[in-house]
Amino acid sequence: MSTAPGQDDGRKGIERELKRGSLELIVLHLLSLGEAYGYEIVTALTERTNGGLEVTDGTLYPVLYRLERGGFVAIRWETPLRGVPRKYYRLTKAGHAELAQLTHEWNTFASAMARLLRQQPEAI
Amino acid sequence: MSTAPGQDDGRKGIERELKRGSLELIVLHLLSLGEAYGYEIVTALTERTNGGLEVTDGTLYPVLYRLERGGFVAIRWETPLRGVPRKYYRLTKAGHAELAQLTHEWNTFASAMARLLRQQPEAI
DNA sequence: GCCATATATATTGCGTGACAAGATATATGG
DNA sequence: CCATATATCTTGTCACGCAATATATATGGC
Repeated sequence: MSTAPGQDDGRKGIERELKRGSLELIVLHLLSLGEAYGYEIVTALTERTNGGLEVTDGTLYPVLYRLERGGFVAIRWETPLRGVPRKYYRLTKAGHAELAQLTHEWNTFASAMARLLRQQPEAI
Repeated sequence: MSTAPGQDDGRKGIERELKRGSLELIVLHLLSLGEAYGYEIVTALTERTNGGLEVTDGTLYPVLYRLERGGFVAIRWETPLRGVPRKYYRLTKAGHAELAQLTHEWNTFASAMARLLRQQPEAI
């Protein structure tokens, strides 16, 4: 399956590029709010950001895998009586530290951008 | 030559990824403040952002080339009596429009990120 | 005269990551 | 029995930041 097609109005936009580097931060942050499984995160992101930060499953699962390999999240399989098994993710201690670090780097970057974009040409 | 080595403390950081997609916006914005040549932009970025948004020449020149191909900037060669010829860039009308568009997309994205990161786990 | 350094542009090649597309499996409703 | 929703995973493509490298002009020191 593949969710979140976005509006196909032709224009691709730079959203794809802007997300680079920030997706890990986004996922770590969401997990800091509570344990969650992949499919849940995909839908949650679309809902919580009013479509402003959509992610497809084909994007998210590799992110989760990277986080798992990095030791930032721990997993737990849950097989409900009825339904498909779910893989729950939760932050490890290292994950919390990484979240703090990435948050800091994001804030630094966003501030630098804001400061730069604030500069206006002199209006004589 | 290759400028702006950054601090080589080992950590690569996610700065590289965060810059993706925003570099065109940065350059378009700088050019909206006035005509400039490549080398000037490289040094100006380091100074104006206190090293917060450094760019190497190996990164910038391809960006300028893309903007030129897209019709967002127009060029003018200037050969001073003494010194290496400089290639000056200035925004075209399409460039101003693109700048407005990218600025809007950046603000939307940054707002969505800020809104998301503001959410805190319930502190019972 | 010669070499290092600063100024200035340009190009090649590598690595990474977002994402479309496709595969697989379980349950439900028509 | 077939379409749809839920759920996970993998493969291949494309774009882009950047290190490395090349080239050219001027200046200052030895």
